[in-house]
Amino acid sequence: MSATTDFEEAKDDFISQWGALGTSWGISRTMAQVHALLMISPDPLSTDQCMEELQISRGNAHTNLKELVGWGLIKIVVKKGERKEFFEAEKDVWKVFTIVLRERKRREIDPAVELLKGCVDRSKAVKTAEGKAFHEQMKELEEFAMFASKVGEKISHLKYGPAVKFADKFLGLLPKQKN
Amino acid sequence: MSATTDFEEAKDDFISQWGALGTSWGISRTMAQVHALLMISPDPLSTDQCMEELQISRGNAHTNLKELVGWGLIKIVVKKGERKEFFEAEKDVWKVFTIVLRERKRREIDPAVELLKGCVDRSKAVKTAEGKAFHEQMKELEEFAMFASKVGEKISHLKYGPAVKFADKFLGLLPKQKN
DNA sequence: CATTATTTTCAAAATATACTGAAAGTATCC
DNA sequence: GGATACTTTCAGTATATTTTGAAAATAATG
Repeated sequence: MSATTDFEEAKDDFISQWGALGTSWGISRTMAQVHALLMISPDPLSTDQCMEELQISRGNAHTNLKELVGWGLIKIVVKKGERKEFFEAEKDVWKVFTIVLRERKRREIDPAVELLKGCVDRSKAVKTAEGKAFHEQMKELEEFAMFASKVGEKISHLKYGPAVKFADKFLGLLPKQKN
Repeated sequence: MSATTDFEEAKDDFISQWGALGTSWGISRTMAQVHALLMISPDPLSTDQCMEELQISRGNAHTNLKELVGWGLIKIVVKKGERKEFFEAEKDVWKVFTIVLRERKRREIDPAVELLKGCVDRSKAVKTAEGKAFHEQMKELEEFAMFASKVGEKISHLKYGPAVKFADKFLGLLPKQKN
């Protein structure tokens, strides 16, 4: 069994399974696959190359490429003398992480904060025991969600080095680690 | 506009919107709604009460209640003299958070670590430039995913006080905060 | 400005996911 | 052990999401 075969297999595996994982990350399968493909491609790829590699339609490829551009996970590259657009992925793992973190905070946490604030507000004046309990519960949730939002915000703006140091110091992980 | 009306409105809002949010959390809408309902219910509720409140079928209520029990987010309560089961939610916000964190780590991070380990392995021996680049990329991803997994693990076993202190100290959040 | 290359859109089709309701399965009661 | 109360299962249905493919829009070329 040759190293090259293993390698080809690993590439295919990475693309297809990264796609499957995408689903549980709140990202569509194809979007994750396109991202995976570009992450391991030495050169920027065109829409047609993505279609070819992943066996997907033009519309699908197009939509997901543009969505990834919207997230900031890939960018458009124009090659001299070429008319079509090529796409290149951000490969720095920490950058990818912070981008995804920000997006998830925006979609998963911030709306919850809004909802909870409204609930806290509208239960301020209630006098019944049930009402007070509800108010308290909402307050605790809101406080926590707000806290999580701030933590997410801060972390997403940290550089990799400080972030690792930070986690390391407090959590006592990582035997040896570049800073 | 009475306080009671506001309160009723807030309750309904909380349940329905918490459900909608659930979707972006990788939890089904109904499961999140049932959880919301139980979180704000002063007393444990039966399957029939959940069906009634949320206007859902018995099968649906049953499945989601049992799923929530599986997660550890709610528990079964048996009332004296009553034959049916009642369900009661964990209301401590930090506990809810750690439960969800552990589950998401298990479903979102750990499988990625496995995948990446396999890819690192199968690209060890490749000699081409492309192969080496792939190997490096996989190694960086794997290292990061492993790191994230450990952080998740640690945090999920922290108590609320230490967790806040920790975040506060390093991130400089929270003007004043109970410990 | 006509031709060709490329991107964008979107209605219809395919697929994946969630829900219903009724029937089958268990446990409890008398 | 039969009747009753409750729980569980699951095939069929409904809903939501994703994908296709072809047509429309836009941009570049000569």
